[in-house]
Amino acid sequence: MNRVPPAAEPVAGKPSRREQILAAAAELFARHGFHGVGIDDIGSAVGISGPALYRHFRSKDAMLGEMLTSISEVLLDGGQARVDAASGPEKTLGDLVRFHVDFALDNPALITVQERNLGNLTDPDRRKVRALQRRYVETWVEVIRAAVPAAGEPTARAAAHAVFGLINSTPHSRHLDRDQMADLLTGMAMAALVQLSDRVH
Amino acid sequence: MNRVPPAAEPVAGKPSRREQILAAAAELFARHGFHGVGIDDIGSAVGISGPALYRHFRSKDAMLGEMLTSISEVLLDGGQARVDAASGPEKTLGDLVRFHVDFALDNPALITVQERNLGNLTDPDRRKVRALQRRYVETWVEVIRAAVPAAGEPTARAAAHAVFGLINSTPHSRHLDRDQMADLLTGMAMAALVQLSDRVH
DNA sequence: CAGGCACGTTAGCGGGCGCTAACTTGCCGA
DNA sequence: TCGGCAAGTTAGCGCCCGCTAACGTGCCTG
Repeated sequence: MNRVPPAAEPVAGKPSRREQILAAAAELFARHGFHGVGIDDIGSAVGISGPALYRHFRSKDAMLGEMLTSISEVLLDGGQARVDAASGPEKTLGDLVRFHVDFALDNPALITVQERNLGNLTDPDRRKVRALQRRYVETWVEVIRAAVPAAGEPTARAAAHAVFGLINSTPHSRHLDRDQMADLLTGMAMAALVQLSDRVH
Repeated sequence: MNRVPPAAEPVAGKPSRREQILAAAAELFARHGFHGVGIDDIGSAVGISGPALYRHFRSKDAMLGEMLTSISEVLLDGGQARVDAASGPEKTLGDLVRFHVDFALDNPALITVQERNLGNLTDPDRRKVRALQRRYVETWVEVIRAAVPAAGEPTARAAAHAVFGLINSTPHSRHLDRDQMADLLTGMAMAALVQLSDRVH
């Protein structure tokens, strides 16, 4: 008795068909856009063909939904964890930046999909993802305002989005190796943020 | 004699059906993605219906092609103009940043389409657009290296892409008014760039 | 060892989409 | 005045795509 749950994640680290499919789909969605990828494309990317995917997902929309929801959760949880391990305003901001940089560098396809394909979600999925994203942004806004007290809230919010754009640009340029890229992006992001204190408002 | 050319731009400032269509299509492509927008959607956005568009464009692909080519040309020409009016390395970099910021703030839909839909171009169109983009990036790389001699070429290239990401994030956040946003983005971009001199390599 | 279930296959449906065809209308210049 | 052309209409073709149906197969368990 007590078998492994049929539709949940496996007990150990095995990639599990579902995750394998999601990874392949993410790559394809990132390259061609949601509507530019067919069911058969995703299937053959994991060695099975078309309709077999429906043994694992209810619909193509559900794949995108699960993909974006899980990204948003990972980001929010990781961000919260950095804040909870607080060690001083500026240090916390640095941790947050570094966390996002690492995630973007290690998951370029997911980052790209999240940036480009939010509009292709079903309404309920989009609501859920947007709620998670808003909480993540909120975390950033608070940390920025703690580290740069001169910044007003709208400024902090706009700055957070700008920094996301800076960091998330990484899938489009691969001229440095991973660690150099991480240092470069972190440095640029931090410089862009700390100078906020020099500006009026 | 000497009538206005039938398929070229009009003599004076009139928006000309073609440009009107391109603007509407850009908005739709930005919101739903190229494949998420139908011919009929574009048509009804300008008050005509579906197939009438083929009086103005050879195909849906041609609309996207013309859209992206013209953006790339505007950016390249504008960038070159700033460099030609050179007034010292750091000042030139500032002009370039400001130029791109202004363009992004005034054409959010175009920026979004260029970022997301390069992969939906036909092969010849994509080649042309990529060539133009590469020359634009090249302009940035040279200006960055002139203003920040410590930066190596791969670093300058990666930094240019990162700054594009930062500036192009503007369609996703509208919490400040236009001019405040322009100042914020310019300040963040410049701070991110000048600190390159602090890093080894 | 028999039954069930997870997982895969191929065939085919229904609908949407890009594009063409055929036709209409109003303006403009000789 | 009237022919021609730019610019729009509707009808419809052909294709592709998401998804379902019906069926096969091997493993795991009671």
